[in-house]
Amino acid sequence: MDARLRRFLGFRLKRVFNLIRADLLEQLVPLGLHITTFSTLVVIVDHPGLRQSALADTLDIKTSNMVAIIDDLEQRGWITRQRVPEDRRAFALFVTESGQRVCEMAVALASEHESKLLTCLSEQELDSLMNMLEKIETMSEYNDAAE
Amino acid sequence: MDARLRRFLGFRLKRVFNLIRADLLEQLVPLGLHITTFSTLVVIVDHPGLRQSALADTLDIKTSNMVAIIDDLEQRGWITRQRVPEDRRAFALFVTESGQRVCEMAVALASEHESKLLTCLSEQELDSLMNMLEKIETMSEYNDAAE
DNA sequence: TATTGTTATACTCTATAACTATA
DNA sequence: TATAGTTATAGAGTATAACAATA
Repeated sequence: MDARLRRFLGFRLKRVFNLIRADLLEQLVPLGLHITTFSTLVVIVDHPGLRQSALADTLDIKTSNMVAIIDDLEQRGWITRQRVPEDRRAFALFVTESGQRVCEMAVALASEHESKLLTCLSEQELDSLMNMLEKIETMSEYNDAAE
Repeated sequence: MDARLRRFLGFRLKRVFNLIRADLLEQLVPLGLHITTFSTLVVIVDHPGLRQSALADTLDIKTSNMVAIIDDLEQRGWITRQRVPEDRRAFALFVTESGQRVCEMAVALASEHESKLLTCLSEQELDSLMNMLEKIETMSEYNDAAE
């Protein structure tokens, strides 16, 4: 990469993200998942009963874009939408048995795949990398809220 | 974000990358640039005479997708395509005076913008972050080549 | 035969506005 | 009037296949 461009964190992130994304997709597509459906499925498994709007917030995806992702997972029989009695506008989301199975398989594949990509970093370095990224994200959210 | 998803580097990268991308775009669009045209312009400024194929390699963009980006920059009068005498299939790319000016403005804006986002990290932490990302990228390239 | 640039095309992800049904 | 979900749509970015001109 160009020396000047390389000084921008954004461009390094982009390249590493694209690497990880392409590799991850190779693992997920045979299971019938994409990046968005995978991450959505994981969150539903970990938070049964979550509503679409809360899910969209968690994943930083617009609710309008969430619909097709939920549709996809529902049509594959991996999750169900259930009307919330106290608020009939909302849907609560639940994973099915097969959805649970696919999710665990996908998580295992994704973990394995990421580990391989990250063997060049020590446990400590990886921790530090994760923490720095979280710091940036948190600070940015704080700044956005202050605007 | 979900606790389990948060353990994946890919998803943290995605979120931070999206943050940086959205902020950077805000700076670039008023200048008539996007992420791809910006990075392309910087590389052409830093490597005058570079050919499209080499540029695509440098930026990790397919040559087929490179065409529209080059077209855009050329139509705005910021770069020129010049046939290479020794290989009449190829185009060498050069920046114009106005292209140079826009580039420097954009780089200044982008640097300033990234610095603001990264005030939460020390100089040393940022170095370490950059190095780790480069490590991952380099190792992955090595692995790809070995396949 | 292989490579450079090009066209055409398709799919993922993201973003916005307007709608419906409920609250 | 506000909110949850939806539809429609548009624009970036990425990916592959096929082609013309040139090597």
